[in-house]
Amino acid sequence: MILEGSGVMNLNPGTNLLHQQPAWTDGYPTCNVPSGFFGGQWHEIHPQYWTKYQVWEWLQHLLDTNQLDASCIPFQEFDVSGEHLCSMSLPDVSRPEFTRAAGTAGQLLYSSLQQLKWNGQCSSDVFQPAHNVVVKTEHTDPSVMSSWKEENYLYDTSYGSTVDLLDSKTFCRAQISMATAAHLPAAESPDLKKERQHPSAESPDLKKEREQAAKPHTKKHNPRGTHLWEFIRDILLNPEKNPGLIKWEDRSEGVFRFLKSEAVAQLWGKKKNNSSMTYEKLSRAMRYYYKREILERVDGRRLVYKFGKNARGWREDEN
DNA sequence: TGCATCTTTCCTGGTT
DNA sequence: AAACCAGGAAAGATGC
Repeated sequence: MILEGSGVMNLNPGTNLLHQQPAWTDGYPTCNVPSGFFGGQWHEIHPQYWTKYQVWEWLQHLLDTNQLDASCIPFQEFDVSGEHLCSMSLPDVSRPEFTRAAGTAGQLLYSSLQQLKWNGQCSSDVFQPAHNVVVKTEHTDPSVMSSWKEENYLYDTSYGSTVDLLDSKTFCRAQISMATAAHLPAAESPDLKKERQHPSAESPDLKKEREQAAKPHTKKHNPRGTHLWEFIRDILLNPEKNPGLIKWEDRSEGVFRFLKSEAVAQLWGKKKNNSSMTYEKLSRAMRYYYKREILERVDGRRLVYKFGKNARGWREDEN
């Protein structure tokens, strides 16, 4: 996420991270616009009067404050003005259409928009995780509650329950879990599907992960949320999120190249709340992935890496 | 509390 | 010379 400060988009040209805007913001030229236009102010305006760009800012804000991957929101579905957005989200009339179009984060977007529409504005911390992380009260047995949380059975307030937005993967899984709870055919993650199809081919790491997952009340060790390689992968999979930072060299082989190495490092540092992150340090962490076969060496090419056999979720046919 | 994991930080030396 | 790469060593942060 290219944001500066708390949930405010970094639109200062001097910072060089957001020179490029998504293709679908073409209607909003980057020159000759009134001062403050790109500053957004979307939260001070009723959604009905948002421009396409302010709609986009709102989406970015939700991604950032809830620490979601951009993959949770199909941005192309939201190349619309605020007026159109509001018409998409009329309660009970267009809600199914809206949540379908909004993908895995549909309920979050819908709830946020409803609140904005009724309040007319929102403070910057509305929908921040702290407001959403609520202990589910139906389960009073701590062990049950623990397993509920660990298995990512998360609930959205708009369903009369609560949302625990741990990270984007969790959130996306929660949508699947909700589908399961509603007796819909649940989507199976590419990882699980692959492992089930080829159990003999699993690596020791994956075997460990599978064994961990099989334990009823244990949680995979993941000290700091999203791993670096997942962060990199998510940037690659969502170029509209971070245009021009990293690009695929060979999509089918998982080869990619850093275009703005320091910018990526700063972004990673921002995610980890570490302002002193540099590409030097980031690349050291990347090199540790060679041993674990999450990345493979690409000899002789600067700033080029390749996903290894233990990296998941980057292949086109996995998504 | 100790251990395991995943970085983060610092470093030296090599390559482009 | 600057940027990048490789990898050792140690420490920090976090979860179990």
